[in-house]
Amino acid sequence: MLKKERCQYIIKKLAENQSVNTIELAVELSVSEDSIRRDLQLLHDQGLLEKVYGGGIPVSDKNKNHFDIEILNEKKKITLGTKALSLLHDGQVIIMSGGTTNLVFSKLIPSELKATIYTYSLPIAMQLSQHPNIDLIFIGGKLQKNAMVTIGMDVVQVLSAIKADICFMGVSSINVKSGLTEKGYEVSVVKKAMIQVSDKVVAMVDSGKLDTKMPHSVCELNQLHSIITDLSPNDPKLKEYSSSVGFLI
Amino acid sequence: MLKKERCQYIIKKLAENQSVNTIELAVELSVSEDSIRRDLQLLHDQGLLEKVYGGGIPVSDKNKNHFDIEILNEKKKITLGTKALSLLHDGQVIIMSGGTTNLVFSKLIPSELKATIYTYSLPIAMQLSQHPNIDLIFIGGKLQKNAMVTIGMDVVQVLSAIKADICFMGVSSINVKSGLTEKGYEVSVVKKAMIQVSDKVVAMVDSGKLDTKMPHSVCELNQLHSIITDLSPNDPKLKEYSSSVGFLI
DNA sequence: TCAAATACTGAAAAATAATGCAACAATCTT
DNA sequence: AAGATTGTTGCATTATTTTTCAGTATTTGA
Repeated sequence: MLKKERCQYIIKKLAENQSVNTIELAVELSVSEDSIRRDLQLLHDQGLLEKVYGGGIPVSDKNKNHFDIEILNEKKKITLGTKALSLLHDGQVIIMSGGTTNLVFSKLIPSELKATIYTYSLPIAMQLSQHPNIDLIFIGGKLQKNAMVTIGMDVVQVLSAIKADICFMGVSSINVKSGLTEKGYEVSVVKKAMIQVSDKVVAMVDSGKLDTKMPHSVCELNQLHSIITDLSPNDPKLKEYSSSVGFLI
Repeated sequence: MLKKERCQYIIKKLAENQSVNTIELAVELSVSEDSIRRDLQLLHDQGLLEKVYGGGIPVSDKNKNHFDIEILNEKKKITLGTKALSLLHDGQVIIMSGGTTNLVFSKLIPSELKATIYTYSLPIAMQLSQHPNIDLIFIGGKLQKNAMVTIGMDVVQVLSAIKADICFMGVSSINVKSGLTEKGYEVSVVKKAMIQVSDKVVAMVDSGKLDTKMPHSVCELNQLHSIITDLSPNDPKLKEYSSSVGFLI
C-alpha cells in the first residue's frame, strides 16, 4: 500500500472515530509503527490532525479567537494582587502599567468598584473591559508587540494631561541602590510620566524581581508610596527596602 | 484510550454535569485514579477546570486568562475577508474599524505583508499584535465595553491627523437610500472621521447587513470606493448597489 | 478527635516516540 | 541502460512520556 493511500485511510478513520491509535494502524495497514508515525507527522505538518502520545486526534478549531496570555508564578501574583486590593476605593482615578502582575491584579478587582482606569496595556484593557463599573480609558500609540503595550511620545503626551490618585506600577527590576529600572528605554520614559501625574505610586513587585537591575532608570525608591510583594512585609529580603519606602505591604 | 481523549472526555463531562469525580472517572475510563489525578492536574494548569478534593469543578470566570470573541457567520466572513486581501499592498497605511468582520479579516492578513495599520478595536489590535511585519498603532480613548472599541473626541482627533491609503470599514447597516448607518452616534462620528482621512474606503459587508438601517448616518454609498461582500458581485441582491459604488467585490 | 477517603510523592516499569542507519525501490539523468 | 538521486521502509538504539504501585501525607465528615 502506498504512503498516500495510508494517509487517506488515516484521515478517514480519524473522521469516523475521533481518534486513531498508532499501533492499531500499524496492524491494520501492516506496516511498522515507525511508518505510521512518519505518516502522522506528515499529516500533522499539513495541519490535518493533531499528533498526541499514542496516536492522533482531530485538529481543534484553530479558527477560534482566543487570546491567551501565559502568566508565570500566577499564585505569587494573586497573593500580591489581593494585597493591592486594599488600596482601591470608589471614585479613584487609577493608572495601571502593563505586565502580567497587573493583569492578574486587574482580574481581582471586585465588580462593585466604581473607578476610572487608564492603561496602555492591551491585555489589561481586554480584561477590564469586562468590568461593569470601571470607566476604562486606553492610552493609544504605537504598539510594542511582545509586551502588548503602547509606547512612545503619544503615550507620554496623553499621560501628562492626566491627574491620577494612584498608579499601580508593574516592576521589571528593583534594588535598593538603583530603585526601579527597565530593560527598554521607551518603557522607562512612559513610566516616568506615570509617576509625574500620580499622587501615589505603588510598586507591584513579584519577589523574583527583588535585587535585580536593568539599564534604564525609572525612579528612586523614595518616590514610591509603597511596595507590594508576595512576601510578608517583615521578610528579611525586604529589610533593606523598608527604610526608603513609605509602606511595605 | 489516548490521554488527550481522556482529557477531552473529562472536560465534556464537566460541562455537562458541573462536576467530575476522580474515582468515577477512573472506572469509566478504566485507568488508575492516579492517572485521572494527573489529568485533572494538567487541565487545572491549563486553566480548564478547578481541582477540588474528590474531583474537579468548572473554573470560575475570575480565573480565566483567555479572551474569547464569538464570531457569527464566520464562514461568510472568511469568504469576505479573503476577497479583501487583494486590496492589500506592502507599504500601505491602513485604517481598520472594529467589528468581527474586520477581526476575521485581520487574521487572514499574510505574515509577509509590511504595512502600517491604525485601529481602535481592542480585539483587532490583539490579533494584529501577533503579526511580525505590521506596524500597529492603537488609537486610544474611552472604551465602549460591549464592542471593545475606543470612542469619543480623542479618537476623532487622532484620526484627523492621519493620512491613510485605505480604510476597511466594518458595516453595521447598509442600504441604497441611506448608505451606511450606525446604531450608536459616537461610532458614527468616528467612522465619518475615518472616511475623511482615507484615500479609499472599503465597506466590508456581511450579506446579512444588506438593506438594513440604523439611526445614525455614516456616509452615502457614493463615498465608498468599493463594497466587499460574501456574495458573488453579480448576485441579484447587489444589483441596486452596483450603480452607486465604484467596485463591487 | 479519629477513621476513612482522597491526594501527593518518588521510583520503577511500561509504552510510545525520535533518531540515525542501511537496504531497497522508484525516479530522474545522461 | 547504467548511474545518480531521491524517497520510503524497517530495524536498533536511545530518549521521552505515561502509567502503576507503594508508601506517606492531607483532607473530610461524623
